[in-house]
Amino acid sequence: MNIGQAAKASGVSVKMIRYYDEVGLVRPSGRSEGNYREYDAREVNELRFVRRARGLGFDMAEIAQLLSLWRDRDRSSREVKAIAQRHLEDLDSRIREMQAMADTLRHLAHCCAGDDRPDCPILEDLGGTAPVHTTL
Amino acid sequence: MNIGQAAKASGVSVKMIRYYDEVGLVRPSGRSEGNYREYDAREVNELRFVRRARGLGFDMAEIAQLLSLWRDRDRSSREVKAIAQRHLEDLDSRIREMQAMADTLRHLAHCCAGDDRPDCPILEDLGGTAPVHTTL
DNA sequence: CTTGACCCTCCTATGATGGGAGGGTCTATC
DNA sequence: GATAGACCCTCCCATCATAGGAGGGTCAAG
Repeated sequence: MNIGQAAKASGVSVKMIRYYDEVGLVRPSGRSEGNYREYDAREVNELRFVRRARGLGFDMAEIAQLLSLWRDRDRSSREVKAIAQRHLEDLDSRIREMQAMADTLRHLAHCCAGDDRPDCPILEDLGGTAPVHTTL
Repeated sequence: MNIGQAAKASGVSVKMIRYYDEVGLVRPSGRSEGNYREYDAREVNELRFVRRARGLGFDMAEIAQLLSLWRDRDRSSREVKAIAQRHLEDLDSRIREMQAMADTLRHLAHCCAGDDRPDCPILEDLGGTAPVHTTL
């Protein structure tokens, strides 16, 4: 199986497959005579694994850990769960941050008339205690 | 006011102030004889504006628009509100995406015993229909 | 034996930020 | 005036995951 077929089978782009090879995340089992990367079913599964893990927001370092646990049939689920929970906390905290932003913005937008007049609570908030009108 | 003082007064790092100058977001009013950037109160306010807008998750392009509206005392609040609402939708959709990830992950982690045994719903999910045990 | 689809490597860019090297400027103190 | 130390300058590099392209080699079907 060459890289294009592996891409179709795994749902990972050719570009990214080369990148995963380069950084050592998923290496092809070998090279053809013409120097083409060769992937077998195991590696295609790993690529699919990586794609799904990316879809859950894991970064490359976390995926490298998960992959190595996946490859190790003697792993403990404890380790996997620990990684997942750390990532989950990270996700939750980023969600909270973004929600704080969204809430603030929603409030400001709600207070803004959104008409032809220049008065705008949004800009006033961003401008802080010294809006341009009073400052200049 | 040189760059270090502007940084303290605005809460923006020296590095970022130079960057904003380079990309034309906030330019110093002039240069000293020794080629030092010179900032006045107006520009320090603009830097503070940028910092706050970044804190609400606006990207540079959006901030450039907001800044130009801020500078224009004849703007309509309609335009500002439109930018804010577009950004808000973007924020909300990213929040929903991350929440979907978090929910999936929470469910998987909940189902995972997290003990010494290798059985792990998290890895099984990532591995898809063909977990490593049955594939190899 | 050519054509077109595919593959290779190497370089570039993204967006916002930080780090550092190598060198010039300013200010206070001696 | 000289010197030290704090500050500033520009230019380069790195991040993270991803994509685009140039220039050139390989392969299979006609």
